[in-house]
Amino acid sequence: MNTGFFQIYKMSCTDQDILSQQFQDANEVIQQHSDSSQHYQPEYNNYENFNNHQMHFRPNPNYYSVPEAPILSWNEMSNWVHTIPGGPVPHNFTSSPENQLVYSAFPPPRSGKGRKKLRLYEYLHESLYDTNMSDSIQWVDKGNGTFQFVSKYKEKLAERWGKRKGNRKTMTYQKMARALRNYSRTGEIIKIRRKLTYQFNPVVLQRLNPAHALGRETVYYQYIPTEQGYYNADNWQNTYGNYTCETEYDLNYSVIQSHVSNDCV
DNA sequence: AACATAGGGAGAGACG
DNA sequence: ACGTCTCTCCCTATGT
Repeated sequence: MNTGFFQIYKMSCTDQDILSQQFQDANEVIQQHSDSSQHYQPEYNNYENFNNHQMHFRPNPNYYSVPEAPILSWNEMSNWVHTIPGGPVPHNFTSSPENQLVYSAFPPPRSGKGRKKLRLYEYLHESLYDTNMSDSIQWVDKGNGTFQFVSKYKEKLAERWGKRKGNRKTMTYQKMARALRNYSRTGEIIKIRRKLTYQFNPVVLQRLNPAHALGRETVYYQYIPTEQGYYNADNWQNTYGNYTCETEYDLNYSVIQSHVSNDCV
């Protein structure tokens, strides 16, 4: 059972000031790396850098080749940072035992008419919140959109996808993975160089995320693992060894995480 | 050997 | 009817 939920953060002015400077520092590092070659410094090579912390910081998505998106400074971003205001609270928010707002995982369903065809990445995102599918697909790091298929039951997920689409033939993981590789070209999902592991584009993730249901508010959240739901980064390392950053996308998260983690946790 | 990954290429089906 | 998009299906090759 993977029954995690999000915890909404409220950040103090001091926190924001600290992060503002760190965000700018991180941005400078990112830009330096973006301008230079594909070779990255060794200190940014450990994927675990951003798996080992509770706080997941969402930087601007601009680095992921979205030219239309403006580059936001932290101060600009901070205008978007709120707890849920005193106004209307979405139906799927409730209070945690600590009297904090938590999100109950499922976004409200879309209305029927004019609904577009279900995309594979939407289905996968949906499955990641479906406790019935947690034996087939799991978050590795919900904060950065990294997820992993479970080797033993990945075919089950593929079959369900095929049935959902109404395919004549049985969908297999191999065929589904082919579709996922096509996403690497369009950018919705990229392949992580780890077994059965992929990562959502942060822009896509933000659109699919429950936080998006709140409109223009950016909500910083923490994944709170329950039962055996969360895939521990230590297990990950033991199973597959050190992960090396392959993309600018990974690099940026590592850089930013290394700047903000100590002060925020 | 088995499994995972990568990608070419043709075609199906939905949609505008 | 046509073009585009998003897979779907099958295939071969390579890596782990």
